[in-house]
Amino acid sequence: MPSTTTAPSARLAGPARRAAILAAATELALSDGLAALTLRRVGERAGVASGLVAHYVDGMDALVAEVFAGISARERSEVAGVRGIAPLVRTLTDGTRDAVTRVWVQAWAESPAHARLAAAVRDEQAAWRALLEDALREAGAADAAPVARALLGMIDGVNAHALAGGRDRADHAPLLLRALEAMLGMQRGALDDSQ
Amino acid sequence: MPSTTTAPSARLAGPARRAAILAAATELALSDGLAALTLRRVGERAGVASGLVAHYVDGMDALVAEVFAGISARERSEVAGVRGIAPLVRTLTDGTRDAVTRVWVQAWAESPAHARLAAAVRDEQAAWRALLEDALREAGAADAAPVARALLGMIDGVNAHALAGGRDRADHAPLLLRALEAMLGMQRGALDDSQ
DNA sequence: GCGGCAATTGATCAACCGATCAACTCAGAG
DNA sequence: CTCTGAGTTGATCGGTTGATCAATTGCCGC
Repeated sequence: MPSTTTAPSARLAGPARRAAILAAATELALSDGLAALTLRRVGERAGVASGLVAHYVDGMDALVAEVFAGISARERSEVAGVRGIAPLVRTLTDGTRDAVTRVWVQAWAESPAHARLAAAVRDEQAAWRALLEDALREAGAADAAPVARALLGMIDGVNAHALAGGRDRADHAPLLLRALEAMLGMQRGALDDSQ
Repeated sequence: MPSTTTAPSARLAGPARRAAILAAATELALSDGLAALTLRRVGERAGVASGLVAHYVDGMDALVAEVFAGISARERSEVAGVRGIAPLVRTLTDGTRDAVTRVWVQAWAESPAHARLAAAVRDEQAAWRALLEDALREAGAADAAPVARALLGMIDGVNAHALAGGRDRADHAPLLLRALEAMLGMQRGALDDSQ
């Protein structure tokens, strides 16, 4: 079996190789962080010379932005099947997506220095806000836009804190749902579908 | 007048020089980010050779952790004078502390790779949680601990999103206060002291 | 005034970074 | 079967980083 590096891959057609490199970079970002995306380490992970990575990418900044956007978009599509705002909040705070949260936090941190990454962050943030906004409207919320914005920040913040907090990962979903009811002007328990 | 670098400082006693270097590093972190803390750039800012910075510090990781802890502790003491949970929430989300938020986000991002920084982040998070917990208890909240934890995450998350969002910085304080009332089981408007 | 010692310098090292490019290799068209 | 062009390599360059340390400087006690 190969170690961490993929088996010495055969020659691939251009687009296929590019896809393989992107996949390797995505794995690497999820396991070792966005900062681990260097020409040499991505090449090693993909079983390819560093020069080939550079050949298929318009600079490392562009690769980082593309990898981030891909990770966020994939998570968005994974979550698109969840019906109802309450299950959505529960899913997004159940602690099974720490690797993705880490990537988000690193993207925020590097945004001031990397314009392309910053643009990708803005786009993905807007897409997530739209996703939450739709779910809120379906739940009968008026004026869903500002609440969606606040809710998204809350979810990400609570996840980021849990990431750094270590052992004591608390279950924030019930508190978040009560908070959400209040922000929407709903009765307490209106979003509680747990029983 | 000196440019960005401090005037060619005279010879200082050990502890004084160390303090000066720490101050320069703190300025640098707030203006250019934690990642800007290199031996050479800190030295330049302090008007001192890079070797001297290394001489007064137990490795750059330790300096980064110390600078972060200092920035967070200073902000905590600045805010300690604010009485009441509602003014506290408003103060922490008024957008005047973006530089500090940036440092927090960068600390989260680098924590997985830097043990000392990670420990400092945990400590500061605990201190902030305790601060909020006290304020909540004063406002008559029972079971303040989990709510303090969630509220802290919400504040940081909302601030981080505002940081990345660019132009459209929203005023989240009213929504946060309504959410907080609900999490505490209080009546709507119970925390509204705006008039 | 003068020695001694702490403060300070800045060159140096190895490691890593992104980017470049001449040279090599192989699959598939003719 | 050959030959062309796309895929691929890996050495190389200039730059930045943290760390080290011999050499220098200047203050302070005597």
